[in-house]
Amino acid sequence: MPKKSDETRERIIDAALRLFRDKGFDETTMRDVAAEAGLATGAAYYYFHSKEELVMALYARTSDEAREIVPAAIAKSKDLKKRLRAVIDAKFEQFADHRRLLGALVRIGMDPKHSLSPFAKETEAMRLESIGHFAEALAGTKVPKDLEEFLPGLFWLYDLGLILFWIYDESPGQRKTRRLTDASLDIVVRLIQLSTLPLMGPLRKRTVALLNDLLTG
Amino acid sequence: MPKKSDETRERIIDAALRLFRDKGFDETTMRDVAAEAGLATGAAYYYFHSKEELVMALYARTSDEAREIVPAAIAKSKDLKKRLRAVIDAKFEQFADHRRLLGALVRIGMDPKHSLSPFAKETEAMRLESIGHFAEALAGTKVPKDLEEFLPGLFWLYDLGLILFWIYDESPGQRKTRRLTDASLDIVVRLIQLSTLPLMGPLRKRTVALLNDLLTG
DNA sequence: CCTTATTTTTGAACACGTTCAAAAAGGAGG
DNA sequence: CCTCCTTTTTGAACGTGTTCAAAAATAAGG
Repeated sequence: MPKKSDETRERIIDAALRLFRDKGFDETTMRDVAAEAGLATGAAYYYFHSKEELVMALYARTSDEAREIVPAAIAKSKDLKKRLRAVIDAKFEQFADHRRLLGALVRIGMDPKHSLSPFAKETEAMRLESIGHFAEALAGTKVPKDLEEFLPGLFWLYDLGLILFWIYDESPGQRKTRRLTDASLDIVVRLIQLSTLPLMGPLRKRTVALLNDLLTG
Repeated sequence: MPKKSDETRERIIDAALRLFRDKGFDETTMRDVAAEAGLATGAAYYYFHSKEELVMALYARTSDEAREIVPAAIAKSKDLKKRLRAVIDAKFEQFADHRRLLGALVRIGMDPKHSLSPFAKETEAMRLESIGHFAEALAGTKVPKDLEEFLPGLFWLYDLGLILFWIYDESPGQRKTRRLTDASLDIVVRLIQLSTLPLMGPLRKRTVALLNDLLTG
């Protein structure tokens, strides 16, 4: 029994994403979106509080999709780098059709107070799920105990950085992002391996202390 | 011979910064700014192309100021960490009164195509000057040859990250940012020292290769 | 069915960034 | 002082995100 209102909601999202993709976010007006969905201007605001929230609807959709796709992709390999790569690539592929659109989220996305920020309370569920994917990719890898609890979150942050780079990467086929991902992931994985060496002890301790400090208070 | 129009320009900037500081960026309208400067609404647009450009005017002012302040602050010590800290602290102090205001720049600041982005062609002069300050702080420090040319730019990026954190840091007196700066700078400096070890050779080579790759093509 | 409460839809109105044609002010040359 | 040109100022108008009171559609109870 799909409620009528849910249908309308979906119709608005579809209309919006279609227009955003074809004309761009800034060039699409809320009047356009409502008209495309066969509604009056104000109707869209009954379902979404803002224009950006329509972009967040896309984000939420991909989050649902990821729940199915990502675990399977991770399980294909036992190699850490490949497992992490699977998580990262899944996101890229999901957003591929809407790369530029995400720029609209970036505009507000830095402010943790804003409800649509990736750091906001309101987006915590999606955030934890993404972090969980990285935790799953890391499962079974030998890692210094004290660093262990922070790694999934750090990888999530790292992925966020890659996506940010990607959004503004205008090289053909975004091949710069591909190269950045390849090389940086290699470096990061090596760093983790090196971090077990006694020589790295002090550095690791300081890093862990900093993370603890920032996250607790 | 201060031209009349230059005076008006300054009057508008002063009015804007005063209002931005007292009421906030979003809460201040261009009509407010023009009125405060004793002008009609449209006049401000004769001098500035957008509301954000007024914030950039602040940025430009501090950039001029930094040219005087920073070199002196650096020269006070021969210790790398202290020298870097001087550059970083100078920026924090300069922006102290307008911390929240910079959030307005962040909203557009990620898009390298946008003329007000820290990565844009239009802001290259200011960017190179900031990078130069870090180069000066690094002068005289023993550093792996292949890494040398990239370090100033990397520190500039690192500083940008600290400032981003600071903008949204609502802890009392922004003490979290203080702690992040202390600890992360310590870590970074240690990393640079460690990077000379033979063990770190491969890691360093890969990092340098990545940077070369991204910057050239 | 009719009445009443709830959900959904409407379209006008508002605020604000921005644009622009026209007016005013300023300046240079005579 | 007048003329012509440039710089500056004006304020109305436009577009767009958003709000809101009122209307319409829907649901619930009798």
